Amino acid sequence: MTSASDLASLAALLADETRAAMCLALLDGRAWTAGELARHAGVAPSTATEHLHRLIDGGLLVERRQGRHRYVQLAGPSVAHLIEDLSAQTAPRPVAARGLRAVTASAALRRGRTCYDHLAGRLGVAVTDGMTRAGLLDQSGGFAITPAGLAWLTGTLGLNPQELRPGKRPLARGCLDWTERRQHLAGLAGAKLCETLLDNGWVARIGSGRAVRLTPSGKAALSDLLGPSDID
Amino acid sequence: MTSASDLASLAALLADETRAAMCLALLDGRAWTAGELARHAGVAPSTATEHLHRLIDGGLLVERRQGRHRYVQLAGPSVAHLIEDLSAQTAPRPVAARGLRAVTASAALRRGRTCYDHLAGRLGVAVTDGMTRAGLLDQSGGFAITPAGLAWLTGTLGLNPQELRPGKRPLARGCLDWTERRQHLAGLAGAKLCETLLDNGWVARIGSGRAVRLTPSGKAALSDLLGPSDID
DNA sequence: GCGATCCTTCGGTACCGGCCGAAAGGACGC
DNA sequence: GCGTCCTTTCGGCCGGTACCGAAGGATCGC
Repeated sequence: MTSASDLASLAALLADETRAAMCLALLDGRAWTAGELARHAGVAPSTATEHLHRLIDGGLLVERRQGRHRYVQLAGPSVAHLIEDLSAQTAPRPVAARGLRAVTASAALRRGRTCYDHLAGRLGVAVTDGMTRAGLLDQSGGFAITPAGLAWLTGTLGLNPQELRPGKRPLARGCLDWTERRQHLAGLAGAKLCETLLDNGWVARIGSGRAVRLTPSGKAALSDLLGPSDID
Repeated sequence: MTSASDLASLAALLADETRAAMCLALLDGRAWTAGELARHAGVAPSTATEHLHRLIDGGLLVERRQGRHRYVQLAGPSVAHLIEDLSAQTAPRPVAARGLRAVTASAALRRGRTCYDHLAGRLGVAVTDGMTRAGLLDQSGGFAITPAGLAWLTGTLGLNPQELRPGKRPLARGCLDWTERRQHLAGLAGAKLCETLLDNGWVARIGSGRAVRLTPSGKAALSDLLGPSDID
């Protein structure tokens, strides 16, 4: 019965605060350099190297060496989902941000952000709810895109039907939002939807982090497509 | 940014082989005594006590003291789901069971077992597939019970509609099977379905563990309800 | 009450693993 | 080639923690 040791090894990868901070940072879906992660986690570069080795050997991260930089990234959506799931399981903590900068930054994150490759925060939940109200998404029997929803994605939004074929990754999945405690749309459809909203300029990134905001044109477009809502 | 330490603390609970073995054993959904878990994990009772303290303080387990026994149990479906998710993420390992007893036991587990409170293994996947073919379950757009599926559960199977109302727990969820690498039905519907199959004598537990088998009457009933299939 | 069983508390030991600094290895730009 | 920047390797320190055995409640059956 050595599956226990497998489970323990996997959990051990996330059981260190420094590695956990790195993985949470990588949840934005982008590739970070080793030095950036070291600074973010507050450890020496040599320490970061060791941690990255373990995370890569354990299959949670993949690396791409480019010149004198080493870029690392989450190994895939399933890893991102795993980390989000674990985060959601942690007890909700009272936000005790100190200072104005920290407060506004955390408020922005709660309002809207990306979660690996799809939308999360109040914005993500609002879009998910809007789609549910419009009959595009079924949350009563589980979590699935309806036939009308598929037509909406490929027709109205103009997504490529070929790219929405569920292969290894399911078309739709609920992802528990750790600020809203509600489900939002993840999976293939969630990723493609987020990509489209960014491409159309309906949602824009704030700074260089995970926070995003709904643009005025996006607000108009979404209330047109999904009906009026209180998305801010 | 102390959410990293929360994540690390949670992961640390599962990052020890002994605690991992305990949690995997508890995945059968039953309550175990501290002594049983100690023997199962191969440690002294005093060591087991310390581990159980940590797991309970961390919210993964709940305890019920009864006489001189202390029964512990997984804290809920979300914890079970978390552990299953982590297990599914570990690399598939070639089964190297030694001895006839171990081989037949592991074959029985692969054939059919309970996963916390629902069916898993080839049996669980076969039932899930049968329901999908019969239009009771939608796996093309995500994972959800269809209206026909809900009618089937409450009508044909005679489940109480009141008990199938999704509250905190979703009605249907896909649970990745770590032997079959396929999704099977979990969530409220999966639990109630499993309960009904056991109550009807269509599925019976083998010995005292997680393994289950389809009875002859169950084979007949399921092929009647879901159409012919290669369930063994 | 008394032994048996189950669990817990408490010391003490050993080991794993995270951390750093110093020095070395590569890659870039000039 | 040469300095600079990013990363890695190595040695050494230190704290946390998993483990056990022995002793001490707690509960049950008789």
